[in-house]
Amino acid sequence: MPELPEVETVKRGLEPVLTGAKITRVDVRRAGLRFPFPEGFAQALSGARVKGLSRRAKYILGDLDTGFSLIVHLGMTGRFTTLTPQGLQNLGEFYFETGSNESADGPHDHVVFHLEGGTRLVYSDPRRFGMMDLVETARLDQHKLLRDLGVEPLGNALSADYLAAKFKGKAAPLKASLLDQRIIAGLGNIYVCEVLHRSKLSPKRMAGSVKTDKLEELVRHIRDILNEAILAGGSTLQDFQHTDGGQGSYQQRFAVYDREGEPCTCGGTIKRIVQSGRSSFYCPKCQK
DNA sequence: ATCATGACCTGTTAGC
DNA sequence: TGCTAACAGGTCATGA
Repeated sequence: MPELPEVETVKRGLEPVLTGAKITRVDVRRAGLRFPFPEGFAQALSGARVKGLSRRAKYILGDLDTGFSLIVHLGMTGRFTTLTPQGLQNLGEFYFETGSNESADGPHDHVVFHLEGGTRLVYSDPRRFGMMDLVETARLDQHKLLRDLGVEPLGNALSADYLAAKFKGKAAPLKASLLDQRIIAGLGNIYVCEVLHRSKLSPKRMAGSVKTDKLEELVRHIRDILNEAILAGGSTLQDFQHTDGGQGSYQQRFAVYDREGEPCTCGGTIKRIVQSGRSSFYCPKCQK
């Protein structure tokens, strides 16, 4: 699920549960996810209090009162569920059927955070592409996973001039360049497709060939689409049962993503191509 | 250096 | 209905 809007939604859902909360114990059900958990991971978290949460790109960061920070990436299928003593609670975008998963011992429930007061926070991740690590907060910026990240797409550092400098002389297609986390950190496959469509730019277009005034437009659409998606609670591409309330709904507004063969608003037909191993959806008629 | 591809895993879906 | 192949929001390590 998780591109920037989905990660932001999850972070916002976690905030009321975790801010100020004390972690009493952490159960780790396997050696790691994408990478092994660091040495002493569970012990280092036990007894820590969460001072606050933040997001960098698609990473959720937990600032702990021990001087360490928890880094979490949801990969493709990572999810958090809270189990309160009163029952299940939704976390922003994700809703779960009450009664399912209450034991937190499903085959994909890999990490359980026990909080003071009895609430449990369960991390599940079928594909295990997610990541968790602990790092001294003072050295957070130098962490391997974070140090090479580019600008936040919703921050002030993203501008047409910034992109012009990064794209100068670049032969790689726009699609791949916008997915490059070293340039802009947080965009993923869906939102890049959507942004390119609204900008009327072909995903195949060489990044270096886009003029600055067009880059202005591109930047505006990046911000607009991400903000719209965050407002919608992200996009939910799988059918969760019992969606009683607001699960992510931005998928209903996709102009091109996963719409191969359907008509574009311009009258053209949406096409799917593969670029760097991933699907690009676009309209050859209006995206040049 | 830049760029594209395969690898990592499991689950769901389309097609025969 | 059942099997198989293709595909999926992620990033990283590789080899050209």
